Amino acid sequence: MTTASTRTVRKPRFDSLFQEAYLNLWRTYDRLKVVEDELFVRFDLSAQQYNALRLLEAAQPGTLPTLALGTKLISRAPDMTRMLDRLEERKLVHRERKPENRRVVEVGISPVGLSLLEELSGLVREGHKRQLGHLAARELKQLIELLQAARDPHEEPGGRWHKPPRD
Amino acid sequence: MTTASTRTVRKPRFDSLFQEAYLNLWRTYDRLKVVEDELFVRFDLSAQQYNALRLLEAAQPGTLPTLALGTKLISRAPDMTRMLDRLEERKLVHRERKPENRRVVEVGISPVGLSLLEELSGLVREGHKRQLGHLAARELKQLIELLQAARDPHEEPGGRWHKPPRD
DNA sequence: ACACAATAGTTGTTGCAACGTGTATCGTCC
DNA sequence: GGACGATACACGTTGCAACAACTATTGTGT
Repeated sequence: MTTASTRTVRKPRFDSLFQEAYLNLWRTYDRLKVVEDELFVRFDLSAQQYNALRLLEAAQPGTLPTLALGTKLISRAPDMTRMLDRLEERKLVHRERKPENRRVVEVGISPVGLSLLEELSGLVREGHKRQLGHLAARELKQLIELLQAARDPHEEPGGRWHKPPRD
Repeated sequence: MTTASTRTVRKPRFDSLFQEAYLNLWRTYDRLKVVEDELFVRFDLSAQQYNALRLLEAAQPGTLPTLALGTKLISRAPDMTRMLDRLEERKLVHRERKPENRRVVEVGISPVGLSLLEELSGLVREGHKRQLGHLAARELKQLIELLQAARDPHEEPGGRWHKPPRD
């Protein structure tokens, strides 16, 4: 990540502060993701599938249209259909088309899905603590604030991850 | 990402500050990654392949053993062989085994690879500016500091991404 | 009433990530 | 000198991400 240099420094060198920040973000996410993956692999689940189940849990007893669920996910999911295929195959979610608009597929969490989330609840909480438990509340809030500022120009206005204006 | 709630708030709700921080990290990385991918896709390159080329550029005219290159990468790469296969196929890198130890494969960047990096140089710099150019230097440094603190317990001691002790 | 645009989801396909196992080679110990 | 453990890389395989095109349905405009 550095241009050719005769200096024998062993720490990374960066082209710009912007690049340094982004590579730190990438590296940090990569390191912490490992902790999360270790947990979810035991349940044969990806972090994104877990995310989807949580969103459906929040919507119940209601359901969410496929597209709406997709926009609420933390990370991009260009193939919602297959993702939901796999969750439905395990009976974690149920899907149906309403007669009012047969283009739309409504997705809901199933009792099996709710049970799985119940089982995961404490473990996920512990996992996040293992990831970031060494930081103080003040540092965490600061980090959140800066991450929000960092990505705001890249969020949809009005989107759920868009920072609301401060009065 | 929230437990079942009758409150109709539209913003995400979190189980803990740790979870909130991690999900913000995930979301921010996901949003900024899109900007980077838009650039690299034009050169039929992944961010990780670009990272590898930069590391080899830094090492030249020397080379790096496959394993050493792997440990320097920003994100985990469990199959270095195939990743390097693809780079070698495009003549961006060259590989050789030394007679001293025929287990080890030394990897070096090729003139074609150097040309590609030259071509990408300004574009990558601009890309990072598009990602994070809206933040002030003070905010970027603060973000970097916090990201380092966040991941330090998850880094190898002595590793290149491990924060060196401050005196 | 019909044509066409827009919307929502599905499908075909390719490339690759990732895991686990296998192979070749070197280092150590007896 | 040979057995065995360790190291480095290669390979077989599966699952899935991602892109683009397709299909079905609804909404709009004339």
